[in-house]
Amino acid sequence: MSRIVFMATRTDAPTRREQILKEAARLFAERGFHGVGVDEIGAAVGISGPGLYRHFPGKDAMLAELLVGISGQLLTGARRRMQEADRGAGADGADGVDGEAVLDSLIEGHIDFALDDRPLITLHDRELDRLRDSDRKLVRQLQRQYVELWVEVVRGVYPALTEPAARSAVHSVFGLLNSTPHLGRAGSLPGRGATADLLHRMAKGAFGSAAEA
Amino acid sequence: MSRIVFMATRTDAPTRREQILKEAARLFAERGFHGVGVDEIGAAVGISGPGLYRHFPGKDAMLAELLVGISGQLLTGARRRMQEADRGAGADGADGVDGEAVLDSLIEGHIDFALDDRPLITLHDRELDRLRDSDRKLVRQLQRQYVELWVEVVRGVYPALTEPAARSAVHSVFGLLNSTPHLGRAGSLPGRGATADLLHRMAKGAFGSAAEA
DNA sequence: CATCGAGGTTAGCGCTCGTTAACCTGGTGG
DNA sequence: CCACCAGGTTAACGAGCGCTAACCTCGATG
Repeated sequence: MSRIVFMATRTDAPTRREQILKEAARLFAERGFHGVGVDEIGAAVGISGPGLYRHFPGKDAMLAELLVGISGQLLTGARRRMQEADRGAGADGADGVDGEAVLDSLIEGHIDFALDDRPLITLHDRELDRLRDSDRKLVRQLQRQYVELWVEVVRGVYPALTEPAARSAVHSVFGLLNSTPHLGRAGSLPGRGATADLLHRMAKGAFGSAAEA
Repeated sequence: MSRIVFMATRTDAPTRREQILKEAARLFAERGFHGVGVDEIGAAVGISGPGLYRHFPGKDAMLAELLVGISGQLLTGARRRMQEADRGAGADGADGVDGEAVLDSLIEGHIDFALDDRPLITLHDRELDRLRDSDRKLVRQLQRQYVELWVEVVRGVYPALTEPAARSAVHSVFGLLNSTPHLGRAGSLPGRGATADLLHRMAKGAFGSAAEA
């Protein structure tokens, strides 16, 4: 379910640290960073308030670890997907990677993240300003690299797009994909697969229309 | 610029109440509802802290008025656009309104709002949970009506969409259009007109691809 | 078996923040 | 000229919150 700390699928029980991060993410997303007290976070994992300080130096550090983790995972996953596409393309005799396949893979990865970790998606663009300067700079840098990676791939697939237009288009598609928290909480969705499919088609359609004169 | 309280273009100077709402919106969007103190809001309009209580019963009331106002304006504007399209269609002999023209008008209206009142867009889906129950219910009701109005129009233009799919698509397009706060703060944008055009094309493309099998 | 550290507990400090109280002031209508 | 009120001011209170201090406990370890 949650990839808060580790990328690989885990089989062992989550550590207390991970429990805390998961619950903190949920609470921060629901009521905002300033709207949640440390006592509530502690209660959510069965310990009380100051017990959290055995695991984190402060409330800020939890938010920082969450946001840095999210940004890092998105970037790492995107880079891995590009490399996989490169390896796949190296096998045949084509003159480069299959740009459209890479873009599809990026979209799929972002959708997986948006559907599986909705609280983190919410935090990602809501609480960035609550970070210490150094942490915020780091997160912004990771985000920027993620965006630039997308821009590069998108411009490969849609050469008609200027670079500023491609960047705007990428941000807008992120807005589209990150709308998952606003989609019906559970019951109203037509199933995860169908939703992922719909989002994927819409993202592609949006890029395509962005590139048309 | 700002349509915080009145719909029509104003020529007279804004009242103190309006100044306060405008600055509060900006500050809330920048640092979150809990992250802004009443002293800061007061300072932003040249008075100090408790002076605000001559205009509002409390900090909560400012947020409530902002969010109710936003939702109401969006809904009112959308209804007006539908009526205008109906009147236009009544003139000729067609068998109904021009659905695509209505959808274009809805998209245009939402983009105008997203580009002109970015702080309000940010607040709109970020601080709703900080409202009193009654206010939150009202805002949710207005939002729901706005969404349903879009869903109706979208299904008219793209009959292939099921109702749940159309609703998801509408929410996703809102995410796309509401991405304006993430677009470069000012300089990097290729001009307001070009940005509005890009967003419009992307929204249409997203809907179109949502409707394809 | 003694020790020790990881991981808790509760009490409480200090600060911030929303709100109220009490007071001031300048323009305006009778 | 005076009463009044809209719209400010500063002082201060009370609640809530992040964090620290001091203490407890229990399982692992030499």
